[in-house]
Amino acid sequence: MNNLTNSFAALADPVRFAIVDRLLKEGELSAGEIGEDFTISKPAISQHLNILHDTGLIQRRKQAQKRMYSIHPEGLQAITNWIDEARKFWEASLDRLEKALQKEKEK
Amino acid sequence: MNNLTNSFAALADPVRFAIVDRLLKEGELSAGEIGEDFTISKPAISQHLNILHDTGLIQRRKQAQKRMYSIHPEGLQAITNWIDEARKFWEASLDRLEKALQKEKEK
DNA sequence: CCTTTATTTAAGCGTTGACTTAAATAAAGA
DNA sequence: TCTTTATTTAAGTCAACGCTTAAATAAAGG
Repeated sequence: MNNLTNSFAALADPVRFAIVDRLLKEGELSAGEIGEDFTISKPAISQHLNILHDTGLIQRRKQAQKRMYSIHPEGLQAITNWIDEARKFWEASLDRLEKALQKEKEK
Repeated sequence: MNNLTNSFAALADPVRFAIVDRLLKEGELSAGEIGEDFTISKPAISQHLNILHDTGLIQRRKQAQKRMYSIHPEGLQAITNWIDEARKFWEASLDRLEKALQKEKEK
């Protein structure tokens, strides 16, 4: 599995996606604050945070007893890069299709 | 699970990711041609193609006995939109960080 | 220090997911 | 229509995943 499919796998779980999405909007949050959004147990949240951290999508630091989590921008970069590449290809395809239809019209 | 996590789940498998990536670059291909890239069985490929189709990432049409597959651009749009949103947020965060560092320097 | 607060690690369980082989479907061609 | 070509559906297996509860770790506060 390459980095990219790892990132996709990390974001494929609705809990993990929601965590990333919230960190993106609210910045740094503690594990406890993150857990408040969900009905699942704290260990479950902790496991999800570990997966996101291992994948490189989030970073963490200690603050007293708390663990503060935030987005690790470089981790999202891989996805962004692929999406940008993908967009180029399909926009080019759509252009080709459009031109083909235009030629058809002109006949 | 929302559409987005579904799309991520579809791309979380290395075989499926490779299929999408190749269709993006080469356009329309038959199930047989797609299968040539992998050592797994044809039914396995067929199952992956079904998942990608159900998720809306690829489209298919019949041509004689063959099934031709290609990218379904709208399916990738959901991911693109989220990434664009994400990018806004973290670029804003990076800007804030940069300005904070700048202020520190000025002291 | 003993307790509280915050979070993680460990162990175990049920479900889902990717794969296989065998059989089925469908269109084309001799 | 019988055979070949292309692909899918069905059924079953095994590993990985997400969850739980119980126990462990770690820092702060009385």
